[in-house]
Amino acid sequence: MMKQKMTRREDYLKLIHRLSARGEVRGADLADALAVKRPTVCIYLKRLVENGDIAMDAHHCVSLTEQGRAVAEETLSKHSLLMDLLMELGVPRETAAKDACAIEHNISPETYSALKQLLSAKQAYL
Amino acid sequence: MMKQKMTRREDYLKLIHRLSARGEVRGADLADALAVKRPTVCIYLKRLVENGDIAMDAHHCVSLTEQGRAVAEETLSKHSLLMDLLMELGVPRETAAKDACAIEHNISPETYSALKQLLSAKQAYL
DNA sequence: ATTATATGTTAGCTTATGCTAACTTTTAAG
DNA sequence: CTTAAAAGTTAGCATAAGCTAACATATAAT
Repeated sequence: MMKQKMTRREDYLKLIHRLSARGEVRGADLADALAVKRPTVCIYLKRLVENGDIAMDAHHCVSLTEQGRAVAEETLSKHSLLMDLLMELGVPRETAAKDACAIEHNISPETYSALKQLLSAKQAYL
Repeated sequence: MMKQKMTRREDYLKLIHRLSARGEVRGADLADALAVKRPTVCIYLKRLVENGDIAMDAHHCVSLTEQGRAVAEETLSKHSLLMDLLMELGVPRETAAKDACAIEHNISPETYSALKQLLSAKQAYL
C-alpha cells in the first residue's frame, strides 16, 4: 500500500490527532488549520482513507486508524523534541515552531535519538 | 523575480558550486549527481538562467552568478554546520549527510545561529 | 572527414498538491 | 416544514518536478 508519495500525510495525521482530543474532526476544521481550501482537503482525505490512515463515519467525522495514530504520534514526538530543543537553545517559540514543522518529516531515527540525548543533557543543567 | 516556487533551487546551486571547483560543469554531470534525467536538468537550468542564478556559455558550461553563488554558499554553510553537529552528536556520516540535505533548506537564521553556538560549545570540550 | 559516442533539447505524458466555480447535501433556524 | 447557512463534493484548471522517446548537436576516434 501507498505506492504514491504523500508529502503532506504527516501534516494531516498530526493535525487530526491534535484536533481529535477536542472533539469531532471535520474537513472544514482541517482546511482552516492547514490553510488550504475545502476541496483540497476533501480529496486528500479520500487518499488517507484508501491508505488506511483514517476512517470517516456517516457524518463525515474523521478518526485515525491504528496505523494513522502511530504515524501521527511519531511525528508529534519529533515535533515536540525539535521545539523543545530549539527553544532550549534560545530560538523564539514562533520560529522554533515553524522550523520544527519543516524539519520533523526529515529526521532519521539516529538523529532523533541523538537530539533527544542532547536535550536531556541540556535540561540536566537546570 | 522568482514568483514561482523552486524547491530544488538550492540543490542545483550547491552542486554547481561544488563541481565548479573541479572544472567545467555540464548538464550531464548535474543529472548524474542529482539522480535525475538530462531533460529534467535541461529544463531546470533554463529556469535558473531566467532567475539570474546561473549563466551558460556557448559550450553549455554552467557558472554561478553573484546571486547564485551567494545562495549556494549560504546553503553550503548550513549543510556543513548540520553535518558537523550531527556527527559531533554521534550520527553516522552517511545518515548525517542525508539528514543535513533534507533539513538545510528549512532552517531560519535564528536556528542557524543557535546551532552554530551549540557546535562551538560542544567542540570546546575537545 | 566520417562515423560513433556523448550531450543537449523538444514534445508529450505523469503525479502531487493546490485553486475556483458550481453543485449537492447536511445542519440549523425560523 | 421550509428556508438559510455550513459542509462536502465534482469538474476543470494550474504549477512544480519528474519521466520516456525521439531528435539535434557537439566531441572524440578511427
